[in-house]
Amino acid sequence: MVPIAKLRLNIDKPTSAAPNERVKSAVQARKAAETIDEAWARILSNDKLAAADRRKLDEVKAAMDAGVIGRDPRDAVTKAGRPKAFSKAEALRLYPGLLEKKRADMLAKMVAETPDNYWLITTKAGLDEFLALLAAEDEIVFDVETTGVDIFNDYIVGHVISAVKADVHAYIPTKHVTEAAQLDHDYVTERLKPYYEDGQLGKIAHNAKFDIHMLAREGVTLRGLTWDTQVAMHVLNENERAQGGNYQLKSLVTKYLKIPSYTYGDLFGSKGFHEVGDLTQALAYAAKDGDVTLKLRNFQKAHLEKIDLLSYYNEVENPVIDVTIEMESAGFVLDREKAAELGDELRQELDEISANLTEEFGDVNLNSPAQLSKLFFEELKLDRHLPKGYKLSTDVKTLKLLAPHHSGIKLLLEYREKSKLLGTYIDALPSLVQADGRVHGTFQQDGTVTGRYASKSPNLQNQPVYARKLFVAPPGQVILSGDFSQQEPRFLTHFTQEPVLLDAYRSGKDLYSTAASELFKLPIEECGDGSKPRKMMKTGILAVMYGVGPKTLAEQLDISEKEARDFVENFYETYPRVKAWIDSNEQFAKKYGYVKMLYGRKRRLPEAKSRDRFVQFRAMRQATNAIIQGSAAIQTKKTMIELQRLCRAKGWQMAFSVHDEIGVYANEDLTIEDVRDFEAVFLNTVKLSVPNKTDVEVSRRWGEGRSIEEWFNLLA
DNA sequence: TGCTTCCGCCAC
DNA sequence: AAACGTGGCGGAAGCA
Repeated sequence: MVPIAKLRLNIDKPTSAAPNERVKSAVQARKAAETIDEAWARILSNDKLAAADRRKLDEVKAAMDAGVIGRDPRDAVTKAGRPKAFSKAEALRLYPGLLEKKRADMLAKMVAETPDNYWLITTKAGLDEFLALLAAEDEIVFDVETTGVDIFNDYIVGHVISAVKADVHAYIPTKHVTEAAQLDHDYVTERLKPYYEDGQLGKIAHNAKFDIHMLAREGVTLRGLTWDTQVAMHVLNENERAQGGNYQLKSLVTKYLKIPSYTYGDLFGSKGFHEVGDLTQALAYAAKDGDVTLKLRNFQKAHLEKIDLLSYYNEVENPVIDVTIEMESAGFVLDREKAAELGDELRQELDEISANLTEEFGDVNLNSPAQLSKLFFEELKLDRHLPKGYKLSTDVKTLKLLAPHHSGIKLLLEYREKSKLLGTYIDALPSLVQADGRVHGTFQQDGTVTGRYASKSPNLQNQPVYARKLFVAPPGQVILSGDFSQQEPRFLTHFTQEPVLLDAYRSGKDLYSTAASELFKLPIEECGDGSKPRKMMKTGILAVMYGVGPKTLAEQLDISEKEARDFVENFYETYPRVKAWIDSNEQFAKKYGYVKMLYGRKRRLPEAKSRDRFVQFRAMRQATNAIIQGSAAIQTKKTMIELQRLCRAKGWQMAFSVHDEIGVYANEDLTIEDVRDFEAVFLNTVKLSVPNKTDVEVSRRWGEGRSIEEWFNLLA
């Protein structure tokens, strides 16, 4: 074959009339006279090409060079029949076809190379034969294939099951759109159900939470989960995302097992899996998931054992998966009437405020920091009221400084507060209500680098009290919640073994008052609730845990920077073990590149070894904070696991967790003894060198919690 | 139109 | 030069 690039495409010369036309035609003529190589050089030399286009163009060129694709003959000549230049647009038009061809090639290769131990099951006899294998198994891998990732609206279209010892990976399609034979959906569910529900048969999955939710919708209660490769990977490397990766099975398998793996999109584009009509393709793709999940599990188990974290995984992360699922299923009843009511109220107030603000500031978008910044600092020159060098921001901190100098600022702050409440919470929540009338946020036990939970859709961990009032317990139930009192300072005390702090907690004294009295050498009476020394101590201890600098501390306490420095110095002199502990954390992080928290869980901080002082300094702050925050998160997780047991015994349900707070739905006729049992779990599950303390509340509406005394008095 | 990034702000 | 840790989310603005 003659390489296309070597062909001279055109020798024709244009003969146009008008001068402009002549110039244009001359350019076209020059282009049309190019070889393909020259055309490519011209197209790719454009330095304004978007990165995405460049990537596509590179792929198209490579395929063209290899003779895999070529120009569409219809594109190669003009209407007049003259040869036409090869353009960027034409090259990009070739891309979808190339992608399709690549997909077809990849799929064909995958199908051709399907291992013998991948079984496509489409008959009852086939299913019998496969299920017979399971009699000898202690563990299986499972993975449901679905139409999408929405646990409320998508549905199962097939099951992947791997028999571990037999090393057989089966795909059982049930709802593919195909002419090919497949087993009846409900029949398959019924046949698999006993295995899914057998707690003695171990289960392995990647992101099991999703599959378990999907199975639950079909009336199947999964039991015996022994391994989740997504959760385990987060214990092995909590920095995957920060390092540009993700926790998808394919990515992990490619990265850690070096098994090349196409992503779903690579192979099937945006097609739902049920639309894959060729079941041999479905088998090759789906059964491989079971296969590689098992391989990844074996890899992870060995590594976790090596770094002594296998028991942490088994005792904390794995059992808490079930709690996560229970909380997500529970959800909250959302009071939509109240949401509408509050929303209207806020909207009305905001209308009024913005009308007044228009008088103050003229026509400016109040939601635009850029426009406000221009107005305040360029037109009104309000920056003259700020300290020199102050960052010209329009955030609350800055606006408060400007408030005395412009009558509109105070109102703007009010606008900010109310529009945040309306936009992020009150208006947003009703749209998240599912068919059952509840909002079901997702909780991710592996959503943060420290091991805390993350939550989204909605984020149940950042609801202001104002919005919490919209969240109601299901009928017949109440929200029973416990809040670890000073959870993180207690961990600070536990780790530092600082005598004064230990003593304060052990004797039940108020930590901040006691410490303030000691540090400032003041009588305890002057350090009571609401006193300035107590407030300083509280902020100061928090500052120590978060690693804040003197500048920020000075701002927070409204003192000079020197006073802030003196405070910190005094703090460290009075509590030398705190200082020593922080130093040792930093030394450890610098030496090993990670720190250890409760149960040996690691926070890897490779940047602790950085030569960039700023980067390293940040890692130093993270080191101490991660130990405290992460250990507290483990205490919360362990407590959740125990609370779930209590819930099962009492017929209650796990509902939510907000870092140091855990809530359950209890029957509304709960007794004071029930509450004591509940509290005891918080106090006794993870014991420290100091006693735990918990504030327990009961309510029908979140955010309207009452103390136990109040609650039972009300009833009496 | 959909995407990404930035700013700002809610929670613990 | 940078100095508060962990998150999620909404609106504006820039870009393809």
